[in-house]
Amino acid sequence: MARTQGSHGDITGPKVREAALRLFAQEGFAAVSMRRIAGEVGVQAGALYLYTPDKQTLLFDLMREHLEELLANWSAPDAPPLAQLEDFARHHIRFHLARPELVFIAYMELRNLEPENFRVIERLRREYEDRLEAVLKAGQAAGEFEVPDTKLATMAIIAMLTGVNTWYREGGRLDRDAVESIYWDMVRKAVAAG
Amino acid sequence: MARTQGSHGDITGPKVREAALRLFAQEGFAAVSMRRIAGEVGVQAGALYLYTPDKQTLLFDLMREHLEELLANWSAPDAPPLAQLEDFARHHIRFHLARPELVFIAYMELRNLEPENFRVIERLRREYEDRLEAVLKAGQAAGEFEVPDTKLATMAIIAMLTGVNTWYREGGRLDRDAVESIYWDMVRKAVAAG
DNA sequence: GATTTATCTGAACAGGCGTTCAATTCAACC
DNA sequence: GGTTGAATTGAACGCCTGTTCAGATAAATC
Repeated sequence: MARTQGSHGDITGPKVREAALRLFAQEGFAAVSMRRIAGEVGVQAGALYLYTPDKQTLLFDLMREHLEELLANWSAPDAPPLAQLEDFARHHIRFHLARPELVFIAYMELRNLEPENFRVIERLRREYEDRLEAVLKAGQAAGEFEVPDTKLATMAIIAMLTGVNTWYREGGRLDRDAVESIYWDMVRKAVAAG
Repeated sequence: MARTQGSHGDITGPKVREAALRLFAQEGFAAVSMRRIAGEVGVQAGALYLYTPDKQTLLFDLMREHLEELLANWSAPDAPPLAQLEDFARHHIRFHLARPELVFIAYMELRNLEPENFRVIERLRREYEDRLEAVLKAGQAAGEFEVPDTKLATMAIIAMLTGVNTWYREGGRLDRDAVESIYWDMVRKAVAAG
């Protein structure tokens, strides 16, 4: 037996990516075998290698594309620092709530990246942090924010906002807009003067 | 060959725990084999089973003991809500910075717990969250805090504080006390009225 | 209808996995 | 000095791992 009826590369390709995404997020990169992924897609393990050179690249591509999209999704608008910060906070929450699996993987599977791939991902993440820090620095310079340390505040804000993903569930007590507003309010106050 | 010179159960036991802790934190539970752990300890894989019934229990015990210690380490002092909150924030940062590996494992390896073990850990974590939420509720009732949602604020604060572990490195720009104070300041402002 | 080409199978490779257990060794006790 | 018992080895169990590849199949092209 070989090629079964209705098999198409342009369908199987995305299916491989989606199965890897779901399984890596649920059980972790190291715990998921290529045979499991193949099973989800409906092919034998060997067929996966038509769509990825190896398992590591499957993980790396998911993370790289995720972070590139994150960066493409936000750059500081031409506005006062406070408005820039609000824009950042709301975009961050919205973006992260929309793709919980990718967020989880990009966060949890760093140690399973080979050194070279790790450096690439780290650079992208660092770039995102720098964008927020630039906003905080601008606000500090303008006297609108009062943060003793912009780098530290950057990390604290990102950790707080990303933390939404650990508890938010669709159809829960609060909808996304409400969560967004409440978190923005806490961020605003945390960096406010006084 | 068998028992080598100078072998002692009361030494090997802790060494197994420490090796597992270090390796699980560095490379992840699923990526570390019993043979690797045994190699770090300096015994053969079979000897590990004198100190743990299986690999799963090795992980579970690390997490359970960590969370039990966390709970034992803090209960709300007899003081006004603001002082209670400061006490919480400072204890949380201090406790977490002191054991980064356990924190990392308790956070990252939840999905590698068997269902029954998972429930135990979840319950302990929930208890910790509830203690913070009680403080926020008290402060809200006293009109000292202004939080639109105490559960959400609980999660936001814990995420923010635990986030310290992702970037803090010993001997860096800021010492622990400075970090503690800066984070407490952000927490204080985030829940403040106004 | 024949040929080409993309797609996939199924077996194989060499190695690693968690766990068990009889056999062995060494330290402590009588 | 002989006996006991805890500590450990090393081999074995059955199974799973990522990856490769010759061969088979079905769709697309001519």
